[in-house]
Amino acid sequence: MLENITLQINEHVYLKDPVTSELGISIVGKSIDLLYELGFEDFTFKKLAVAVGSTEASIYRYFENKHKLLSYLTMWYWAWLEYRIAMGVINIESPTIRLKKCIQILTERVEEDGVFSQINEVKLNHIVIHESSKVYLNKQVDEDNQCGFFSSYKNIVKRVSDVVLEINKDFQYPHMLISTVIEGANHQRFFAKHLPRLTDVVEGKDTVVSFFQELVEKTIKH
Amino acid sequence: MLENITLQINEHVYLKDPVTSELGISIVGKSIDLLYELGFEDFTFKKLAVAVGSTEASIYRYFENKHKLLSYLTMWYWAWLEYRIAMGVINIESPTIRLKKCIQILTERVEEDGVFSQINEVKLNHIVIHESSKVYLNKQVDEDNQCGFFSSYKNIVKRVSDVVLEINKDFQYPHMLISTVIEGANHQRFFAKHLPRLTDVVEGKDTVVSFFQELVEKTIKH
DNA sequence: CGAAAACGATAGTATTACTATTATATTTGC
DNA sequence: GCAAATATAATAGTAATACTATCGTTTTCG
Repeated sequence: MLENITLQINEHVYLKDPVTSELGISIVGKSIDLLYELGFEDFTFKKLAVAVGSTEASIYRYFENKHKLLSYLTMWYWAWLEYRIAMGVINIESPTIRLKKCIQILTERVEEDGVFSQINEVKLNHIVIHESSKVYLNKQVDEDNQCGFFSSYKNIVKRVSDVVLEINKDFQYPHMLISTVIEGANHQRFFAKHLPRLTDVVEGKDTVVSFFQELVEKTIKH
Repeated sequence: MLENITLQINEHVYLKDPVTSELGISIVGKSIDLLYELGFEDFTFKKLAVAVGSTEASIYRYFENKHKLLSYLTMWYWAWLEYRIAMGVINIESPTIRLKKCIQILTERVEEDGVFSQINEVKLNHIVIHESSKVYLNKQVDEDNQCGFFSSYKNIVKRVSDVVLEINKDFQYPHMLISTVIEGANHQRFFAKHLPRLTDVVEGKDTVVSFFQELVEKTIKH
């Protein structure tokens, strides 16, 4: 369903919009497979070129470098999250339930979505967990920010912060709280897999969602 | 004062212990200056060699690569934090006040310390904020973990978690809470400088400490 | 004082991250 | 339907990076 909807991504992140050609779509699709498999450090445009059956030079016509490509994927993920949050809270009147739903969407494990056929959301979620911090933890962050690379992220934080304020208009740190939840959920998923002593994993239960829902609920109480 | 105390760092992270020679100390000291200035991506052993007035080959006799060097610095920082927490809570009887103090130490801006003369703690804190995620967000993390690279980090989380449990023995997610605070504080400091819309900055007040103290206090309440 | 370790100097290699050029194929606009 | 523009493939090449290797000299330490 909804096969022909696509997410609009900031045009400064690519040189040529990848969704406008077969090759571009293939570059994005294969880059997800390769980043998932190799991690950002071992991922190169040479390997990507081989994977899509093209050449390095052709990849460079779409993306300036691998950092921009990672930014593109992360921006797509945020835009997708923004869309899912907007859909997920439609018709929910109670701000408390709406907030709970937002936190759930922000922190839950991603399942195959299938709405956007060209993108594997499960692998992309894995990439976001493992690599997305690298999108902003660098020297170009201010320039990228000026180009609007983080607008979807900011929109999400703003949107959910507003629900927090609906519940408690005096709460002083709504943006800190929500950005902490978003980053925190990704980190906890990483820790659960690689550094379990830094977390609290329980068999058969998604503690990440419960933890952050409880944390938010209690923190914003009067 | 206490000029001759040094922090013991896991010996698998270096090839030759840098504190055992002038050159080694100089490598560590200058690497902090350079990482602070250039960021991890633009930092190279060639540049470091020039800065210490030595050669690339000599640097490689101390550290296998720049990732291990960053790990060394981060491990030093965690060991230092562990030490400061241990000192900071001595003689505090009340677990509530002890916890508050722990959160303060974990989240406050770092001031010049001067106890460890060879290391600039302010610059190191900046490096930890900007680069330390890269220490574990990579493919070697499991191997590094097996070597014990994260033991100080785990100790801190365990130590503060125990205080949480002293206050509320039924709280289910003490480790998640504390690791979220540690990572979260670093991220919020980064956001405050580069992506302020993701945070809540107030003139003349350190909102990061207040926010996390309030968050922890409320979250662990019955 | 002799052996071992540390260091500096130099050289060299494979890979990466690009840039440039040209020939061919495809699309588009008139 | 054809010229012009555009997209791609193929190839080549460069500068920087991340190392590894060798060797002679100095320093240290037992």
